[in-house]
Amino acid sequence: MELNSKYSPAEIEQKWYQYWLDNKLFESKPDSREPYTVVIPPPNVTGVLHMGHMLNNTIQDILVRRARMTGKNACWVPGTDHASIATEAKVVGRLASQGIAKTDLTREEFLKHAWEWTDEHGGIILKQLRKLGASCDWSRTAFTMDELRSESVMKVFCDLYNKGLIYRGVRMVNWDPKALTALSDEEVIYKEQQGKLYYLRYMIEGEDGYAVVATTRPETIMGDTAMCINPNDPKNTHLKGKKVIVPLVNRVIPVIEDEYVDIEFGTGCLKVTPAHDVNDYMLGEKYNLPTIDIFNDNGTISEAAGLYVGMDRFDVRNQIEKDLEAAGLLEKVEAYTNKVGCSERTNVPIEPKLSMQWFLKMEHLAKIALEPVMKDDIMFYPAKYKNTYRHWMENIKDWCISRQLWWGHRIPAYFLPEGGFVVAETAEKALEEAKKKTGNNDLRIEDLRQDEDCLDTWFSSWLWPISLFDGINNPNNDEINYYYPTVDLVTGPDIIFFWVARMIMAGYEYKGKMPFKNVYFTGIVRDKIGRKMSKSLGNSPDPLELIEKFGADGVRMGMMLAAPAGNDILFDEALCEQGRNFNNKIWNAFRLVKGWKVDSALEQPESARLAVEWFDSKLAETVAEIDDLFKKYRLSEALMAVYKLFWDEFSAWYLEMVKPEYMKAIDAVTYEATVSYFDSLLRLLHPFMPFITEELWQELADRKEGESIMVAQMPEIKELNKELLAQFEKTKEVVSGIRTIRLQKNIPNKDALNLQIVGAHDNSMDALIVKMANLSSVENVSEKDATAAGFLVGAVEYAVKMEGRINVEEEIEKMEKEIVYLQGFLKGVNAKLSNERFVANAKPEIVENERKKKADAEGKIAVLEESIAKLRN
RNA sequence: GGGCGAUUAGCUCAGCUGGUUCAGAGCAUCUGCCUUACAAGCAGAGGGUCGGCGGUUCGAAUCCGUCAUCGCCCACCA
Repeated sequence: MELNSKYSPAEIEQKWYQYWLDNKLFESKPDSREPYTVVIPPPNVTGVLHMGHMLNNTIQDILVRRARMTGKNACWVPGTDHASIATEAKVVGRLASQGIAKTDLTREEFLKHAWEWTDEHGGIILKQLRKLGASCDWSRTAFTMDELRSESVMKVFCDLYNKGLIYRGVRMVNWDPKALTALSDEEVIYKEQQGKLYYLRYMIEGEDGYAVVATTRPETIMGDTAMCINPNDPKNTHLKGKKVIVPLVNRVIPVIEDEYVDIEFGTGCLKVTPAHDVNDYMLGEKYNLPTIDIFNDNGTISEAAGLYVGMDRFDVRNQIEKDLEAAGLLEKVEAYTNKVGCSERTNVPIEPKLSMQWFLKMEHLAKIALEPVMKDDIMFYPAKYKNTYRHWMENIKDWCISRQLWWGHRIPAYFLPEGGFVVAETAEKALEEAKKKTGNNDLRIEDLRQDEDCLDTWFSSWLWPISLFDGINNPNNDEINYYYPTVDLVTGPDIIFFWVARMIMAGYEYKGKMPFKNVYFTGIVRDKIGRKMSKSLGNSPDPLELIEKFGADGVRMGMMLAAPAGNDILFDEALCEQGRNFNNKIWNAFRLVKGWKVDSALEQPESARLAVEWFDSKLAETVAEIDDLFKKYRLSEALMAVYKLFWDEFSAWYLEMVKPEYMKAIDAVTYEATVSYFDSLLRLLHPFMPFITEELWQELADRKEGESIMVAQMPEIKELNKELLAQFEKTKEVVSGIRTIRLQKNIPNKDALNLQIVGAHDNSMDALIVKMANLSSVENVSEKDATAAGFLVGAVEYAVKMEGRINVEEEIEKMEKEIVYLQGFLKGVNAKLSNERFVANAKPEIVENERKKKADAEGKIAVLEESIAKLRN
């Protein structure tokens, strides 16, 4: 093994990842152990690794690796999502760059291109995850559009249809005029937009007057089929029962009355365009108004509008403003900020549009999925997302599951030549159904026309925890029975409705059980000044470059240091640097230990014996602490606990205490203990930093081929000596006190000092003080030397003989300062104790404690005063 | 417009059911050190009216009210 003082991760990471693969250490099969299953949130098949993935997958890997080391049969299943709309958009874009329009292609031709693209770029992201150290069972890699998953989707669709939960109908949906597809409500994000509020004049039929309507969308007037006022609006009583004329269009429409209209807004007159606004649609239904669909699917004006045919909706808005102005029908225009719903994917404003779509009824599903979360059968970390979840579940609307796209699972509905349709998993089965339904046995597959639409991507991902183990097609197979329910789900709160909630629904509907026991919501990765990472800002580091620069372990640690559950993480490269430094620390500690010569003839020194005894308890204490933190999913705190254990306790204290003098050998007992501690520390660290820990663990002892820290067991929780730990903390304070004096008095570390101890001091750890503070002697005295430099630990005074180096005045000043502080402290304590109500009401132990503090402080002051008096002599 | 959450050291955050784990951690800063594992290091030090104001209490970072600022989610005000 190389003994460079710097740790270089590159080859090491490569080597061990291959070793883990070669030895099939990531792979899982059902056995008698308790299963621990995690399914990856499938990234888009053509996606590229970004910082969000890094965080999310680091967390999953930590959980999985720890589970593997605590006796569980850990199975982390990877895979990718076909991401219907996003991938289709990419393919369309690529074709466009080659001068091919989607409309030039048949469905089959287009899909061929899409598959080519998928095969080319698909799974790159999974390869990238290997660089991070992800311990996924790659033999199980799945894809939402592979055969098994597709069959599952078909089966579920048919089942829900047969249960009457899926229906087809004309509804107002969110239409994306760029992607040319309907979207679910969840795919629409509302954005504030600077716009204008136009006040339009609608002439009253048969009169000279006019009514004014305020609208943000003047281009929709061609679709107006009524004007609506509030019956209780005194301003507009003169409009009751009248008819008005739509500007420019010159169509006569009735004035209707409904309390829906807000009297305060604008003039209290509302134009009603049932085809292009959800509320207007509702009014249209109520009052039986005609609908005029003035838009084509791509957002241009349709023939039905009569005017501006073929123009884009936003161009029309500008044009119509001018035309209205010219016609004297534009009263005024105000600046106005409103919320505009935009497509999450294409970012263009969506158009509410009436169209024939497939829907899934949600009432039943929401009902079965709400309670388990509210009752904590499924735990959310952090719990605050329970509220969000409940609110959504209680206000849920039917899910529009059809998309006018080609890349995805095609809806298994088949239309019959004579009208109507059948739903079946395959065309063959559909034919059977069709024959049954029509009684026509001459029907052929070619006579059936399959629905052109495909399903929302989430209609396949919601089955993920089940379909990965083929639990839909084979509901009782060994795998699903063993691995389901999964244990932890790690994902972002942004997809709580898209994915988490729907998986819970599917889990209960299809397995009668929760899909996972815990959901760990990560935050959003932001840059260090809190901005979202984005390509346009250029503030998103390339994860692979980071790994190259700091090592995978360093980056993993950098991510985790900043990532409490649910909080956004402000990512700073400096954190990876800290991670890298820690790697180096571990590396060098290892160099030290492995560099020791062991002499079994040597007797164990007292200081080493004490150090070993102490660290035994210290380690036990931290093991318990880490265990507790993992139970609470406080991973960054768990990491910090190991970090401090290794750096502060093990390296700065333990190793220094057992370290033999230069060029001297170490005794075998201490050496064995140290190696064993190192081993424990590596195991504790392994889930966080898999590579360096494997490298050192392999070097620490003779390992057989195939052995790995990955499958070693975590140190177990055991008894510890609390008294010893407390006593050692005092010892540290004494050592630290002596070091401070050295620094203040400029005494070189090489000069051995004499320590005097005044008062009741337990001498059992003196050997450690001698070693760590470089003392020549320790003496218990009843009175310290007048010229010694003192300090207090508890009520015990310690003093370092100065041999003439002391400055009496400085020393007195220091002690006087201390007295002033103590007196202030005492004042507070006395105030409490002389307060009768405090003494009467506070718990007895609290009062007792105050008395003790008082006695302590008084004792200290007495000691200091005495010392000052002596110095003055 | 409704709901949720936050505000503690320069930065990122811990502080459970009010009182020695109560003002903490890591990083950063400052001061010494190239001490024979590590300068990507060692030793030491400084740093906070716990967002503001009220209240409850013998006692509040912690409980209640209110205001302010920030964030997130939901919502059909054209």
